[in-house]
Amino acid sequence: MRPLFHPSIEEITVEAILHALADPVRVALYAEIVASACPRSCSSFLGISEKAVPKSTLSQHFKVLREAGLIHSERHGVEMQNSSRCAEIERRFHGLIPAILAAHAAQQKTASRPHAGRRKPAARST
Amino acid sequence: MRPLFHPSIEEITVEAILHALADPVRVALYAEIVASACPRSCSSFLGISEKAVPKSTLSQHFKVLREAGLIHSERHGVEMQNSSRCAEIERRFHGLIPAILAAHAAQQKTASRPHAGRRKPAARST
DNA sequence: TTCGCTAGTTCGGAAGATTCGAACTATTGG
DNA sequence: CCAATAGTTCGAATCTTCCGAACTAGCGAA
Repeated sequence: MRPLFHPSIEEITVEAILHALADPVRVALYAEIVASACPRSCSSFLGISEKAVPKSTLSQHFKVLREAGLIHSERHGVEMQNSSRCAEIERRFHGLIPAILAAHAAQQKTASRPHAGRRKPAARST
Repeated sequence: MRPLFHPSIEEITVEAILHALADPVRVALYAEIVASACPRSCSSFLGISEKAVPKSTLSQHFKVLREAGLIHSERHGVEMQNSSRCAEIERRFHGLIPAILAAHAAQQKTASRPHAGRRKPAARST
């Protein structure tokens, strides 16, 4: 088990942030962590998606969020405490995270209406 | 040559937008298009990056931007006119695009300083 | 200490996405 | 019709992502 890598604030790139949050499971994870007052363990998210996310996949998702600089993870005993680094990011990329989370929340609202609803960007190839 | 697909405004997802803009070449393309008053052809971007982007790759990048709903492309004679759809997106995802472009611009500034500068998210694995 | 349990990580292969040169299509001018 | 220009599509090499299986680490009980 390698030690956890956290990029310093200057190493964080917009590119990595967007990549990390361009995945439906990861935004959901991140939105939950940001919304939580206290740190959250990984396993508390096993049922985050409609279709259960396997824990190896969840572990990879956390790694992506961590290495993008979005979250801070710390081992506490047997479990992990994940907290958001959004205050730091806010200082460097003002307004980025709130805008993404707001857009995501707005989309969730429309997607839950029965007539609308689209998850995947596109799949036309005929 | 298939007809160009453009998602309707309701079909546009945050996920697809973030994925599209999570690539350094594509944000650069998009930032230029947004900044331009008039539509831009694809070939005007052949030298957008430090290392010249081949036109087949450029074509794919434009396809990604188009299918994410970020740009509108129209054939005019032999060339393509690409314009941004940011007014539409602004209506649906208020503040998202400006925040991303601002963050990107802020990063470009720090990256051009000689001592700082980081392109890739990470490559540690030892 | 050793066993068992819980929480996460790593490995490895299958499936999917990206890149880019070569070959193609479409439009225009001579 | 021919050549030139602007983009697209194909296909193969390469990189990523997903997830089951095997692993490691911490902790409490016997």
